[in-house]
Amino acid sequence: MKYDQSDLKSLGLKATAPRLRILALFQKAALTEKRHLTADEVFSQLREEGEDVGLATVYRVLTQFEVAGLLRRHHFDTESASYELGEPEHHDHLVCLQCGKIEEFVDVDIERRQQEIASRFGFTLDHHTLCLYGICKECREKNAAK
Amino acid sequence: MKYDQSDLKSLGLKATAPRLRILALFQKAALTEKRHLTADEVFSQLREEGEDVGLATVYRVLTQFEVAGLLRRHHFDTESASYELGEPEHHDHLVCLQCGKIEEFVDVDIERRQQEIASRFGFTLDHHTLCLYGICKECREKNAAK
DNA sequence: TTCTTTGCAAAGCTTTTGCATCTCG
DNA sequence: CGAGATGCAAAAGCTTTGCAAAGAA
Repeated sequence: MKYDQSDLKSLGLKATAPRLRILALFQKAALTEKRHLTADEVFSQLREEGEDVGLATVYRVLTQFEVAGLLRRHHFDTESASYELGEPEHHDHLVCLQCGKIEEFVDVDIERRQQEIASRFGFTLDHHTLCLYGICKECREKNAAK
Repeated sequence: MKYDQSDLKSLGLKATAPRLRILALFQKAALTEKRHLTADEVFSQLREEGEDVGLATVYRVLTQFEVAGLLRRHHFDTESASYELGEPEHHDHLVCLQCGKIEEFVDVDIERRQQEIASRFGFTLDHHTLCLYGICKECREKNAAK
């Protein structure tokens, strides 16, 4: 899936340089290991590219994109929020506590159980956050080598 | 389970007034619907009790208690962290988006699946956070009545 | 006494907001 | 041209830290 100017326009957002740059950043990131970016990471990367954007604009654009459904926001255990390109399919996360690597997964069993639990408590489920924290294989091997 | 002065001492923490007050607050809260308190809520409640503590002390004590395993910290979707009396048994949460009510649950199936998923990705699982968000029955009825 | 703890004030971070200026359409 | 977007600076939370005074053991 590739987003461009027309997608912004159809969302009622003008196709400005900051917005296009930020969208491009996330599309590039989606192809790498590091799909998740914080506001400050976006800001820094834009600055490195020589782009003259303000941090406030980054925050505003990220929020707009999230509302528009283009990006998804996460909090994980950290202080600052991170965003990833919002694909239609929901997924949960597995984070390495040592290197920060993030894997994504979906498990239909867990999804189903969640629905059952919500019903049992009389809740209508809106959404959920599930994040597993551990140490990845590479980090374990690195640790063992020392 | 009831904590007191001796528990603080065995943790290497002196039994001071602020610490005992805060511990008592959480023990009282554990008996109610509202087991989860933010630093500011703790601070306000202490102030209401006429206790002259500083907010910084509240933060320091909460952190010490968390490290000691007396309290457990959560972030949920909000900006500020909340704490609850840390029972030995792990549990996950179900939060009402409208009234803020928090239910707790444990599901062995989900726990097991999480282990399996972590293994599949080569991770050694350390911990996880699972939080379901929805609307509780009471709120739905309240909404329907309007 | 001695080491810990506290309260206050100040500082740190992340995020938001006010406002004059600029720009897309 | 005109509504919307931007950058900067200031402000607004939440949380941490420095430090002198107070307190526990």
